[in-house]
Amino acid sequence: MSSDVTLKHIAEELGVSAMTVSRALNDRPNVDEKTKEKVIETAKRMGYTPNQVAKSLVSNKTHTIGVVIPEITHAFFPEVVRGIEEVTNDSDYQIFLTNANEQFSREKKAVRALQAQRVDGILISSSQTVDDFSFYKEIINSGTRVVFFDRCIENMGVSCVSVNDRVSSTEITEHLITEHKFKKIAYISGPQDVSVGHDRYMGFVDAMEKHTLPLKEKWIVRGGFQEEAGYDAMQELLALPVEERPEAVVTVNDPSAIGAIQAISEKGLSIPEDIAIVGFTDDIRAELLKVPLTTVRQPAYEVGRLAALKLIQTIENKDEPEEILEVQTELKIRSSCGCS
Amino acid sequence: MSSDVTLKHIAEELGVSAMTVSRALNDRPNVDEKTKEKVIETAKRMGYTPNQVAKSLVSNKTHTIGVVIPEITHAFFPEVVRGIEEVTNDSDYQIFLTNANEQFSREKKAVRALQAQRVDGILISSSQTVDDFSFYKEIINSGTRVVFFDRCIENMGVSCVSVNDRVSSTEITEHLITEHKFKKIAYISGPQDVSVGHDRYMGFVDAMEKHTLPLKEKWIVRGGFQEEAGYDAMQELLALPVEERPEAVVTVNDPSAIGAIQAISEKGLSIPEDIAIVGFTDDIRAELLKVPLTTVRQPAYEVGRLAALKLIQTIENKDEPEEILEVQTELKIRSSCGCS
DNA sequence: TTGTATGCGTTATCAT
DNA sequence: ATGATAACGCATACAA
Repeated sequence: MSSDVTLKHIAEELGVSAMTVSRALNDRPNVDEKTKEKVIETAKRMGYTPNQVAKSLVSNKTHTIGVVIPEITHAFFPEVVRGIEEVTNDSDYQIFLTNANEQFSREKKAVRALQAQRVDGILISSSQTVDDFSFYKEIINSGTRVVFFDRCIENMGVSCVSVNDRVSSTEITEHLITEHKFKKIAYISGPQDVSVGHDRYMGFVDAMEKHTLPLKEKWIVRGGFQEEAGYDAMQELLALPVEERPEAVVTVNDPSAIGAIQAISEKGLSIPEDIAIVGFTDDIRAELLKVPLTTVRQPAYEVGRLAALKLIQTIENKDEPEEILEVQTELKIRSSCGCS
Repeated sequence: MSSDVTLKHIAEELGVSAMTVSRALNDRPNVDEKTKEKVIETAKRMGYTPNQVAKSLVSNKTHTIGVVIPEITHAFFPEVVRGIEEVTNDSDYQIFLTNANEQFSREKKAVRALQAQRVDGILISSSQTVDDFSFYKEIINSGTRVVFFDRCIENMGVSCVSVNDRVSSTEITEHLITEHKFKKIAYISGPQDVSVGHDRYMGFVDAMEKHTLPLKEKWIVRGGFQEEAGYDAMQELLALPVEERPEAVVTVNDPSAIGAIQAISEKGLSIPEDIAIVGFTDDIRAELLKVPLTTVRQPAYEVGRLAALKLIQTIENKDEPEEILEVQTELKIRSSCGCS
């Protein structure tokens, strides 16, 4: 109940029909210039705000996009949202933002709500960690336009914008191998059912296999995307007998690396002398750490921009083709890997 | 065009009226148990999703609230949004998030769009930097429910949740005066027309006057909320003749302080020996800086939670009273002030 | 150029 | 318990 003024009210005020008012305000042809002026003036005077809800009901279009992110405090996602906004702002879409907090149940609830709101499309970075695609199959089958970003769910017949995670992960691992001659390298992983979790892990494996280095089971620790997970995973590695300890650790992302660093420090060990470590994300904090973190910079803003563009095209273009877009990362070499 | 199934379709399928279907699905009385079961089963089978747009049109309620923030990359706001979401998630409101990027023109555009979407209310942290309140007067007069947070616009007859900026600013300044015996203290300010900018500056002035210390004009530098502004402002201070240089600097927020620190480092000076500095916000980076930053912790999550609660009460309660809520901050003493 | 009728999907109201 | 009708605010299609 913001503005109770409707087309009808303006029409009555001026003794014309609602249609004339509608035409005048929407700049449609076949309206007398004088009438038009009067209408516009009166609308302004009466404080008229068009009712988008009613418009949507008629046009079956809400000019609205839903955005579902798994984590709002992780700096990557706000930056993606900025990229999305650059696009939506120019093309007059409003965004519904929902944060799933890494919980698939909340994600599902959010998507349902967005469907009920009849958003024109949804941008999703999924928190899903199980191999059951029925939920998104159903959503997509129902005709909802979807574009995934960063954490993609594949083979759903919809577009996706992500970072070349696997290759980047290989590159940063190879840096440890070729530049620093490390052989005993551990990996702190994210959930394997989230695409970035899987891809980054596979990139690590690629590098290790290429250089025929051992992939010891005890050096592959299941962690997660957040600091605590990295901390806990590192504790596990540090609990190994000293001679079995890895020389270097590759982590699934920077928050995880930061948690691991905390564990290393608490143990009284130093980086990179005792254990080298690298991250993934280029978190805002990476450069400021006591030992600046070597990591992979992800162009978050660009991911958001591309995903939004693709979604809007998908919305406005009947048969916009499915596309898998990858944006390129950049290795950020700092000191935590052993470089100076 | 997500789900084309309507009440009518289900009704036809079952040979009943749309009303019966509506009643059944909404758990209303006066529906035969058997019919109800059938309806629910059929709705599920056909993939029915209620059309919230149509519901909104008839009920004049969208179950939607708009959130307008000035800056999404500044960590404070995502944390506020998390607090807001905790509340909206429980009470089944969806949020429309818009980021004004510190531009009042974008903020106005966003508010207009939210009004057109007929959101039930709006949470705003304003980017406005001019003393012209006509915009919000009009918005509020039109009946739109508004609650301001963090950056409040006062005397508009609406509720506001903020941090006790002025007192906190006095406290951190007094820490420099009483604990460290600084007398030559400079201030890098934010825009004076934004409430937090003004209040924090006034808190600084309060402390200086209380201890009868000089408020030299050249030591009050107009900066801004972002790093570059802090950097530029510090450059100005560093350009002063050495004997006129301040011993300590109070800044309007952490990003600003971080920019200033950069300028100090580039000049080859050290913190806190040559110049002590304090911030405001407790940015995620504050603790990780080479010289950890003394600052004021703002309970962002709590600000969001309270603001959302108040707005929802305002929406659902005809005459919910206007309220000015302040949440308490906490001094975070680290090393940049001279403490060890 | 302007107006009337109709429908978007849902629910309130008043029948039956 | 169920149904018919009207209404929410707007725009399309057609008529005047």
